[in-house]
Amino acid sequence: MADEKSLNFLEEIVENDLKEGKYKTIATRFPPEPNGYLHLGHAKSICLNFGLALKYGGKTNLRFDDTNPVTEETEYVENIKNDVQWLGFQWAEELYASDYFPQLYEFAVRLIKKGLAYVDDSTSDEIAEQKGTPTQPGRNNIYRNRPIEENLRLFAEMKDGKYPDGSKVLRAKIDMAHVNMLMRDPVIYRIKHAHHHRTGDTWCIYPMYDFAHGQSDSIEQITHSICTLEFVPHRELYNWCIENLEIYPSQQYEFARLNMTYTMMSKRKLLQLVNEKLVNGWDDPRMPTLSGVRRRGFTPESLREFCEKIGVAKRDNLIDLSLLEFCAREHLNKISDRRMVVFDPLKVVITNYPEGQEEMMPTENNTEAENAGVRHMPFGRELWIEREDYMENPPKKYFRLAPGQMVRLKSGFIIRCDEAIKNAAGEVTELHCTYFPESRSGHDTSGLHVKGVIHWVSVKHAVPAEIRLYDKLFVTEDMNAIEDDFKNHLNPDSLKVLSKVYAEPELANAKLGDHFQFLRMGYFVLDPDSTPGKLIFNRTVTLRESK
RNA sequence: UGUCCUAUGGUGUAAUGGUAACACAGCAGAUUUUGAUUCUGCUUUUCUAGGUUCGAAUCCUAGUAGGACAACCA
Repeated sequence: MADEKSLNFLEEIVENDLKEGKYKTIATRFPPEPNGYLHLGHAKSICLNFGLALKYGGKTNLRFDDTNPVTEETEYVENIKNDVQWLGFQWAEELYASDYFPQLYEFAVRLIKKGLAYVDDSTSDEIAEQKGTPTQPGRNNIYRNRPIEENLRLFAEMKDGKYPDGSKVLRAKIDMAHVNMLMRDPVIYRIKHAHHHRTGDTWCIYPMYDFAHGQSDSIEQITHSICTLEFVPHRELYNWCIENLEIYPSQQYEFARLNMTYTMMSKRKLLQLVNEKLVNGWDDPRMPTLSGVRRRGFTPESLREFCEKIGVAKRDNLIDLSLLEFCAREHLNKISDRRMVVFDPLKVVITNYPEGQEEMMPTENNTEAENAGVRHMPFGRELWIEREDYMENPPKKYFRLAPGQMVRLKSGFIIRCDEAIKNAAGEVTELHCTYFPESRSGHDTSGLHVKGVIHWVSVKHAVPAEIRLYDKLFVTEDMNAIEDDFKNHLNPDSLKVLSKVYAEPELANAKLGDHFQFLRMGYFVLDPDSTPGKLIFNRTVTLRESK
C-alpha cells in the first residue's frame, strides 16, 4: 500500500466537488495568449491543468486567448502547441477565443438589452480619470444613461466599422463606486481595425479579456478555471458576467505563479531580450522558455517532476534554481550515456607505452541504466587529459597528477607523472608519464591503490567539438524585487564557448536530442547548430560538486 | 490611507483541533575506476499579541509584514 501523498488545495477542491456530486467529471483548460513563447511558469500551469484532468478522469482543452490581434501571431500558436506536446500532454480540443467572436458579440448585445452595457464615447484618458482610485470612488458620465436602443445601434455601427479606433467602447454597467476597481463599468469591447491571425479582417471590434475568458470557459463547460493570483480581483467580474448572461457557471480558482531565483519569468521582458538581441532568440538555452530549456537539454520528465516538487499554493514563492537542477540531474543520471571529453587539453606521453601501439578499452555506457552496454575507447601512447588534472604544487588532498604522483585513467591504466615539459614561458606543454601494464582496468593485478580517476581521450582519435557552457542569465536572486532596468542585472558570463575541445570518437555518432554525461564535467546535449563536420554540445547542468 | 490575497527551517511544500514532517540547499561521514551516483547522520521551523479550547500551525479578533488592484493587455 503506497502511502498517500497529501493533496494540494486544488486537488482538494476537485475531490470535494466530485464527492459531493457537483460534477460527474471535470474539465480544465490551458489558455495561453499567442503573443510569446511558453516558459517554466506556464509549465507549472500546464502540469496543473492537465494533471488535474488526468488524475480525476476529466479533459483539458488547449484554448488560445487571442482577443488582441495587435500582439498575436500564428508563429506563437505553433510553438505553443509544440511545447505542450513536448512536455507530454495532449489536449482534448484545440480551441480559440476567436472562435467565439460571434457568440461573444451576441452576449454583449444581450447585456445591452438588459440595460447592463452601454457605449461610451469618452477617450481612454477620460475613462481612466472618471474611474477614481482604489481609495476614491469613480463617477458616472453622461453616456452611462444612453437608451438601450441607441446603445444597440451604436454597438452595431462599431462592429460595422463606422468608427475609428479609440472613438468608442462598450462598457458593462455595474457600479462606478464599487470597491473593486474592475467592477467600475469595465470596458468589454474596443475598436481595433487590425488584422487578426485567424479571423482576418472580419472583425474590427474585439472583446476584452474579462468579456472573453469566463465566457469561453462557460461555452466549453470548463468546471475548474485555474489561473494565477493576479486574477483574484477579476473573479468578481467573471462571476458577474456569467450570472447576468445566465450561462454555464464555470468557477475560477487562483494559485501562486512560479518565481525562480536568478530568473525572469515575464513574457514581455523575455520578448525584449529577444528583440534587442541580448539572447539568441526565444530558444536560447539561457532562456527560461520551454524551447530554451529543451535546447539546453532539460527533459520533459525532469520538468514535470520539478512542477510536482514545487507544489501549489496561494502564497508568493521564490523557488531555488537548484531544485530545477536537481530534477534535471536526477533524470539525466538515469538516461545519459557516459562519454569522455577533454575541455582544456594537456598532452600526456606515456613513455613506456610502445610507439604505434593501440588497444581498445571497454567502458560502460551507463551503470545507472540496465542494458546501456559498453563501448570501446582507443588507447595509445599520446593522450589528452584535463589541464587542471595536473598540479605542480598540489595541496594535501589533491588526488590527481603531480610530480611523482599516480592517477587512474578511467577504464584504462594507472599512470605516474615523471616529468612536466615546459615552454620558454614556463607553461607546462606536456607530461611524460609511465604506465603500469598490470593495472589494466578490470584486470588490475598491480596492487597499486590510487584515489584519483580522470578522463582522457586518445590524441590520435580525438574528435574536435565545440562546447557551450551556460550559467544563470541574471546575477540577481529575486528579479521581481528590482527597481531599476532588469537589463542591468544580466550576467555577462552567462555563455562561455569552448571552441575546441577533444571528444572521444564515439561522440561523432551523436544525434540531436541525445543526452550525455561527460565524465566529471556535467550533462550535455547535442545542439541543433551542429553540422556533420562540427559537433556542438550544450551543457545542460554541471555535476553536483562537493569537495 | 480603501478592498482583496497571503504568512510554517535558508528555499519550497505538508500536517484538515491531538507528538511539526518531507524535499531542495548547507554541513559531516561511508562507499565509489566519475571528488558523480548511492548510503548514513546533523544543523535549522509555526510573524506578533490577545481570545476560544482539556488541547491551536490549524478557529476568532487586532496588529505587523509581503503581494495584488486605478491598461481600449492577458
